[in-house]
Amino acid sequence: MSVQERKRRERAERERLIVATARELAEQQGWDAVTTRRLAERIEYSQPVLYSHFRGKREIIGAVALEGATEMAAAVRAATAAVAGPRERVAALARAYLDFAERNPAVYDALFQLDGGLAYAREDTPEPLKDAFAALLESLGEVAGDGVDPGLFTELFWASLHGIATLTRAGRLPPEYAEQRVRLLVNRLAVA
Amino acid sequence: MSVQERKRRERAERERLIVATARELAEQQGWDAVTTRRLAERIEYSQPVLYSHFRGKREIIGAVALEGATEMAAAVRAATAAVAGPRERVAALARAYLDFAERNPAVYDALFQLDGGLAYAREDTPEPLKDAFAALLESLGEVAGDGVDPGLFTELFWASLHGIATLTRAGRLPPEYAEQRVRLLVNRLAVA
DNA sequence: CACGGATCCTAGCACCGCTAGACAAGCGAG
DNA sequence: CTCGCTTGTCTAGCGGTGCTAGGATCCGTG
Repeated sequence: MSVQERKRRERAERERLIVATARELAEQQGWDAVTTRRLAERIEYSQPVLYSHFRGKREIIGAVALEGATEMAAAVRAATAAVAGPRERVAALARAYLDFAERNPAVYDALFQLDGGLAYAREDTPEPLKDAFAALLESLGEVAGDGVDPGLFTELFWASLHGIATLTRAGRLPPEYAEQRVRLLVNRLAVA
Repeated sequence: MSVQERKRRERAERERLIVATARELAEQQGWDAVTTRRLAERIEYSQPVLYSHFRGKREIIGAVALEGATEMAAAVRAATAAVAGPRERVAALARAYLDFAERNPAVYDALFQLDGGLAYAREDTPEPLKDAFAALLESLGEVAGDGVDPGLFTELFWASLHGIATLTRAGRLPPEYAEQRVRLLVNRLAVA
């Protein structure tokens, strides 16, 4: 049975290679450049091999998104862990979030902009996505204010961050005042 | 010279037809369904005719976006005109904005999600876009608070609305609590 | 009336996501 | 050891995309 085991391992390894390559290619040249042909060429297999791992391009995007969600959750937790006050934690969270979006635009797109075939805000939402939201909730729930549902507050704060992230990257917002926007957002939305 | 004049008119008319048809098709079946072939068929001309009016699909999207910007500015001004207090005006603005995004998803996408080849937040930004931002600024500037730049505040508020609009429509936010999110946003961000 | 320029269409390019079917390699059974 | 079968991979191709070259046709003008 060790032969089958080895094959299983190799297959899993190749799947990781596909996702990593897709991500890399998207990060380098944008998702438009991630075609099944180019992707297949980069991993040095033919196109149909991709379809033995994923149903289609959507699922590949989805896989990158899940990977990104895990990393984002970690980034947010790392940024907030060492900070003392609740409001300062939220400011750190906001900066970490926007920083992640800026440094990993393709991953961020896979998560929130493109269709990766993932379910959001439901029971059958994949664990990494739930956990990423949970990571936000941990810090944001503390500053929701009296009588305000922490979940609802987190959604709102997150939506604001998302709006800033996407509009900035699309050139709709001048990047110079990023820090001031964050400060204003935290000052107004977060309650002591 | 009247013949040339008539031709010029007919040409302009056909251009409007192209934009209107693209918008209609996008609103009915999504932008993915707006292919140059389908569009050409609907306006009962061949594909190359489209390219005698626009450089490519991008520019058609851009044209729809400009049309949408004008309408959105009007919608926002109409919603805020009859409302008395500054904060109530802002609440009305927020609802009008989100309502516009929900009722015209394809137009909203053309404006802020897709690449229409338009310049934003610059001198050479097309007038309708500047005016749409101005429409937001008119009401939002009043509640920026002391020492806060009205433009910066408007950008932030707008980004929040944009985040809510996109995440809601993409199924990332449950639609039930839309009104509560708006109230919370206005209560916290807008200063009396 | 005949010409010439504007206008439009047919046909085709290179690319896309995706899949059917041929082919080879490697396993277990006799 | 050999045969047959499963499993894995590839070649080739389908229908679609955005876009364009080049020929035909129409129509106002001299």
